[in-house]
Amino acid sequence: MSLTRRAPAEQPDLAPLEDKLGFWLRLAQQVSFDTLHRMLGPLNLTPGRLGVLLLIEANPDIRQAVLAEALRIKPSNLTVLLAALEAEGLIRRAEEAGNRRANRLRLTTAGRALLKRGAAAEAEVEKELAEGLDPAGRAALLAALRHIARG
Amino acid sequence: MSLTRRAPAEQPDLAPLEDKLGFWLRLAQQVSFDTLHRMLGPLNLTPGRLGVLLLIEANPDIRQAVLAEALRIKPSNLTVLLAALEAEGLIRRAEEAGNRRANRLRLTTAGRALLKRGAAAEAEVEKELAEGLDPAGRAALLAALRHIARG
DNA sequence: TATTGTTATACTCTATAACTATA
DNA sequence: TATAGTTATAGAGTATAACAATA
Repeated sequence: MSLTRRAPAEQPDLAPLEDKLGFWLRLAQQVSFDTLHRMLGPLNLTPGRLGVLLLIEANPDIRQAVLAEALRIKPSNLTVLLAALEAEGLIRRAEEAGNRRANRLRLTTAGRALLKRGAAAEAEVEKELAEGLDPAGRAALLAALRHIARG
Repeated sequence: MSLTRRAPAEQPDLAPLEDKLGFWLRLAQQVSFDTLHRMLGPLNLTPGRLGVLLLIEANPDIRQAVLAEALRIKPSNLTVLLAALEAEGLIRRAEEAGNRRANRLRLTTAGRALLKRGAAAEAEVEKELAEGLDPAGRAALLAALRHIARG
């Protein structure tokens, strides 16, 4: 054993955080976002942008307010996301027939193509996050998260 | 049944998000932060500030770099948190004997008193988050989150 | 030269309020 | 008056780089 004591190897007592859902939710979510950004970044996608594309594909002609609520983001923030996606030619906003206030959203062909690649990247992320969890464990985790999120 | 069709009750297809760990991690963490801020706010605490107090109490004379790593925040951001906590008389920073670069952290009496109230509030939050989960389910959730966070 | 902490700054995600235009 | 969307702005939380003081 060494008697040198530079870098005293300090291993603090982490007990106060060990059983805190709040702490581990924060860390797990950070890993999730980091992984998503790493895998989606090369496609010029973010978690938010991918969510928009996913839900528009599943809900053609969805309205912005409905989409924002489904994604659990504010309409004002969705506006910014959509403006960029439209400028990049990935989605189209069309006035609703008979109600010129409302916008109906659709993917373009380019949007559909990019979504395909984004969804594949996202599937990799999900695999990476759940690595080491058996299907039952993963399902239980999802159920618990949904319960906490009141979803 | 009514034939009126204002507010068309649109219920979009949420299937693409339903089984995504990334999505539900984000929502659960948001609920966690919201709840923490709601319960800690009246004490002028935040999740980050409470974490600092908790770990200093468990580790008297801990160094900033060690504390930052334990909390998984950057030293530069910890500096800001600590400056405020010290200005409010909740902690003290003392130069390490024999190494005037390093700071050793301690709670003041006021800090200990506030921590007591903060910890109680935090315990309520944990109860609220885990409400409806049996102890085994909560333990499994914690283990899964820790696994994802690689902690 | 390396370590400890600090400062300044920037970026992302989120939230609120005030506004336009339609209805 | 109420609704759909937009704009501007602000606040957390997080990250990086350059720096001062000390070792």
